[in-house]
Amino acid sequence: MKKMLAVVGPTASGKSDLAVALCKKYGGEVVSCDSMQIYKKMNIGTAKPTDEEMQGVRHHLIDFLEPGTEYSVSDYVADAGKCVKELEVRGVIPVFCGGTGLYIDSFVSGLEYADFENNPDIRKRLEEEFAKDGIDGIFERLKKCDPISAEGIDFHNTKRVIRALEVYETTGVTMSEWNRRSKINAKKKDCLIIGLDYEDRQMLYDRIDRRVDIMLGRGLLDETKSLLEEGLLTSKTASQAIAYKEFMPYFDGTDALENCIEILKRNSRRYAKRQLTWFKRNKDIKWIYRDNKSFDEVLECACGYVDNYLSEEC
RNA sequence: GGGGGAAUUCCCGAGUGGCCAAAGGGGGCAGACUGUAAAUCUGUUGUCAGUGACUUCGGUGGUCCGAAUCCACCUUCCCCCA
Repeated sequence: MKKMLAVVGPTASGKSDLAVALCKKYGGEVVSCDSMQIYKKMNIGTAKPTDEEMQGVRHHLIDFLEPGTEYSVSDYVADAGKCVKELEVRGVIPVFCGGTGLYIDSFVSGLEYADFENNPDIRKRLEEEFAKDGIDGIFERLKKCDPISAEGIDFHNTKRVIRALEVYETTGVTMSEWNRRSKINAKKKDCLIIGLDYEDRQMLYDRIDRRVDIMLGRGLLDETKSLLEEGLLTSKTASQAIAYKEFMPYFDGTDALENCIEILKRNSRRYAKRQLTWFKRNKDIKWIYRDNKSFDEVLECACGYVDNYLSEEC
């Protein structure tokens, strides 16, 4: 199996620059694993790399969907698979880059997503039932038909409780069973994952704060405004992007701009923490703590890992 | 100069004699995660020791078996009159 590289880490840790540099050095192309940069028109707020930042390196799986379009991890695994095949044919090394841990892990671990269609009516019915009667009834039913899932999902985590029951009612097979099967069939891919982080959490948080200010300077408010005017932030996925929803109170006139900016920064920090929690679980990741390192030092460190990895037996 | 009010754990803020290491919120820290994942959810947040002990509620000194809560003085801040 062909080798692949990946650069992961929390938001604002400098993944994009490193991925581009690695592409240039090793003859690679970037395969994004970012659940928001897939969308067109969401540029500044998602920190989508600009032409200049891409430095002529081709980027895949960014900027290819209308913001209203639904997308999910199973779509991603399929798309990334196609993309990697294409690159391998051309002898190009795929360099994954992004902060959506579920996406990259699902692809690399080779999880097989079961081949069934979601039934939106069933989910809708369950959601209505929840809105009307609360979660108790739904949770009780889940306990009866799929005790293993019920055991592992917190009672208050309504989305996941509903999802688990939805899978059972849609397919007649429990979610725990689907998960078991997908694990059995999983074929782990050969990929070196480099993680970027800061030993000093405050340094990361300062970078996040600064980047929000930079986004504002680049016209984040105008971008938000036009997305709102075009009604593009009403869809499920796009509307949850951090960077746009925080300004809705400002445009509604219910909160001051400065407050919205503070909340945006805070939400970005919390997001970064969740990303770190996710990635830290993966013991295969080679971490580079940037702190006071220059970009060249980080790159050198990464190249050390890559050279070592590429020289290993396939 | 006179009158009134306030000072609480990282922040905001409740608590007005024992049930208070102190509600609630924020923030922080840690964690979970298989088709919404930039989502959703959980735990923890004085110190040390695992059913306990110890130090906290601006400061000092009192009252009381017992005080964040009552009294006195001090310090700082806010408001009103001058």
